[in-house]
Amino acid sequence: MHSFNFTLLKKDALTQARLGEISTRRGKIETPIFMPVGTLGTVKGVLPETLLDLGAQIILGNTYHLYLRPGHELIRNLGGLHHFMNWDRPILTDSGGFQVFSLNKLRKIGEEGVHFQSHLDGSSHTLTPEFSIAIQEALGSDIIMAFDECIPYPSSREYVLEATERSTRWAQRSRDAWQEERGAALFGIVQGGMFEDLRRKSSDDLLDIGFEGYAVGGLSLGEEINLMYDIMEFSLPLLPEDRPRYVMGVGTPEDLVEGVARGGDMFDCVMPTRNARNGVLFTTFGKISIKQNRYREDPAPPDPECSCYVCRHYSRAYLRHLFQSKEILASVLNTHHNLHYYLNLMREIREAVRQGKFSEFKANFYRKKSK
RNA sequence: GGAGGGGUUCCCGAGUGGCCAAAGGGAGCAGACUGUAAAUCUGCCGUCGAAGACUUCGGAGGUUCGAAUCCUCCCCCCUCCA
Repeated sequence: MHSFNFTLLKKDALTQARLGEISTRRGKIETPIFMPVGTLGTVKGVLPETLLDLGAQIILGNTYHLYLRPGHELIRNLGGLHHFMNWDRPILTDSGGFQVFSLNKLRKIGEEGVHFQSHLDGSSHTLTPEFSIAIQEALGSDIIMAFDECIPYPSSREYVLEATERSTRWAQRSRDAWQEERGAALFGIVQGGMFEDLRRKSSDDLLDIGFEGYAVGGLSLGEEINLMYDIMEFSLPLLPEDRPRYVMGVGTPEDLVEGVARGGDMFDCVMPTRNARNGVLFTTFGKISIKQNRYREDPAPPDPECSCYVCRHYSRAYLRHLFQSKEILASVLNTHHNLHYYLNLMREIREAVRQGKFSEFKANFYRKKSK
């Protein structure tokens, strides 16, 4: 039962940009795609129905967080994550590998797996590749990520080598634990820090194991932006052309455009949703901080070129007022706009690649930003 | 009329001789945020400025080397009794 498939529809002539389509048991996904992050079984502040309206085709869930609360068994017993949260499109679950990084003070890495102290109540837990896969399968994830370690930056070459090789062993164990017949796809994650040879080694080893798709992990961790672009540029072409390539945790609108130009198909990031809650809106002309005093009496919509619900109905002055007043609707409206911006950006990117005008689109994208 | 309490930097509120341009909170302003420990966090927040200087704690005097802090008078607010 092989319900997962990737079809490469078009390759850009001047860049590495690709147009493709992923088939999953829960429907198709057009690539390049941006996947909103819904860590705890909700994209914060957005109704699933609204996500559909915004054009979201796939969202993320998180193994570590859902395991801790409410528990993967509970979710399985209640019909799986899709039913639980009322989202019937594809869900990709992160394996907990990012929490190895972000909860660095609360965890201990061993060969077997990672020991965590829950950030909720301090209780002890151990995540292994096998357990991470089991949790993701219990959740009913459509795209399961191998359990890895997102390696901090900067790290010594020695440590990156050690961690990358361990992640490769974990990838093999994830592959062994994965039950293909259940219908979910499994992606491997390339590590290797900022070292090209280690990235290459990691890719080669993962290709030997064999996955339905490949991710480039360990990016946007504070490194120079151009270094990140260089690593993407080096790492993405190492991956098979006939499999989706997922750039994990990236990024800003600029990062998405640059990522697509370097061959990325899938992206996810908390930026549009988190920044929305923190008062930052992404627009055609760059980002704006809606809490700034300059918008106090500004009757203009956040982005004059945006057609989203928020921009059609509300002024910057109103959004500033809601934010300053700490109203819940501020988060809702800001998130709505930002997700619209991100998803629309990807829509435009796909259309540009389809028409063979990606470079033109990219130039125009930057021209407007600098206005 | 009598008894008591109090007036502190935008607001609330600590401070009762030097370590005070004055705790803390709020508001305000600015910034950060990239596989979500995040509706979070950081910085600024009397004036000019690099250091430093200058003006502040209801008002006016006074004591003291030194006062938001002690004394005198005045103004205002609150509570209780008549």
